[in-house]
Amino acid sequence: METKQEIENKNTSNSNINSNGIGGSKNLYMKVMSDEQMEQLRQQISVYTTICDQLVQMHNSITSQQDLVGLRLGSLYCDPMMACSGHKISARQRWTPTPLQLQLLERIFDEGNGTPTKQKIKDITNELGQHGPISETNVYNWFQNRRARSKRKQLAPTSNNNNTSSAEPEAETEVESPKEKKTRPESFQLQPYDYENSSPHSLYIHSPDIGFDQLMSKIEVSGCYSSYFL
Amino acid sequence: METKQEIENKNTSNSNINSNGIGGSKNLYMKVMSDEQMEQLRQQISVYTTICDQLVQMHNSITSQQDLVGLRLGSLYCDPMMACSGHKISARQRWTPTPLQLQLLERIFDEGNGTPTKQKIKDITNELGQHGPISETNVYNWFQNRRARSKRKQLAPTSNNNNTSSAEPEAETEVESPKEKKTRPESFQLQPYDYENSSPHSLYIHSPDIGFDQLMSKIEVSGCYSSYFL
DNA sequence: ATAATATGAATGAAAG
DNA sequence: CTTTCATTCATATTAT
Repeated sequence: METKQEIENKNTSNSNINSNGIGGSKNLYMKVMSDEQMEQLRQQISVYTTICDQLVQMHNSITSQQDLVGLRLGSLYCDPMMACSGHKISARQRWTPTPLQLQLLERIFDEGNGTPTKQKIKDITNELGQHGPISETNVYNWFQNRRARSKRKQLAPTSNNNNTSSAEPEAETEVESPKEKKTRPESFQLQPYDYENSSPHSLYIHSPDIGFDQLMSKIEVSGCYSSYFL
Repeated sequence: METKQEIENKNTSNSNINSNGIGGSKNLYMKVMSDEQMEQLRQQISVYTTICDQLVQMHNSITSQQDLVGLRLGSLYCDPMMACSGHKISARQRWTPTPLQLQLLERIFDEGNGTPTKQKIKDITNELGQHGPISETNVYNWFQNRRARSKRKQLAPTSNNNNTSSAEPEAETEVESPKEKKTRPESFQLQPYDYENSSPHSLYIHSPDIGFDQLMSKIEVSGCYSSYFL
């Protein structure tokens, strides 16, 4: 809803601007927009191009896989007449271990095997399959998550005090205490990204040449983007 | 939400700026475009806007999947769309390929060159740098992961075991119990690990609805980026 | 309903 | 190259 609205707003204002400029100016090519505005316009076109591209591809993906969607949502039911509110219908259900499976998984986990090898996963999967649907991937993910989350629980007591008095409800997971060697800021390596060099300043439309995420953020920033690249 | 507000403000200010520049006409900006070019630009934006709307609508029809009737390309009647609860958007600390980059990477990967040499990685990095920030390390890691994970998907799907389990999910037939705790959808683990190797043609989004939702939510909440970029 | 939490899954990056 | 870790996302469940 908003999305469309916003785009239309953008479009409208641009149209008005352009019309005004054209109507108000003489016939000679006097200035219509500043270079920055020009560039901005170009960027917006890029944005739209990219969005359209993404949407088209998503649409293709959807239509090509549509027959696979079982869409048996059980308790979830959307009134067809009230399609406005029922925006999100997801066909994907995620695996949930049965209590028995969970019990067994926990037991195996507690046995100390920090490394569930591939073969082990196979066995476990086969074993747990007796109690409900499960796949090796499920088992793999479960152990992976179990390990990771049991480890993070040991980070909770920020103070030297133990967990008994936890008076820090607002503490996010951001507190970066000098842990073991593991947690390092994980610097993402970005390269300068020479924007000027990669996009010819032409008046004509080019295929989108900026990152999608950046484009998305630029929809409303629309012109303030340059700071990102500095 | 205030996202829309911000965007509208943005629009307003842009309009003002432009109007000033044009209306004042004292600012002697030079040249830039002819009226025809201007008009052409405006029309293209219009076209993109329209197409985006239509695609969004198509997507809604398809995913909601309950009413394929109203699918008319000519009628722009989009009002549904999500009021999706805005997720928090935080600065990414690890590289994430833009959809375009992903697409290109997948294509390169499918071309068979299993071992991208150093030079090849350089080239690819350079190429993809046109679409967003990226580094050689990113490319290297991506190929490594892609290779490794595409290899581990050959043994999951048919690991379905006894039928005793497969019959289980249907045991409970959506009884009338809104508050029942027993609710264990259990369901099916449809896609164990198949997402890696999608169809060769739609080498793009593994899970269409997810991609779309992410996109949409980004558009919606994109206003939150502002402070980050400024 | 809405917010908060728990957890299955996806994935970039690093270790082995 | 293979396995593991860490982080993030999406959904399911629970609490307010």
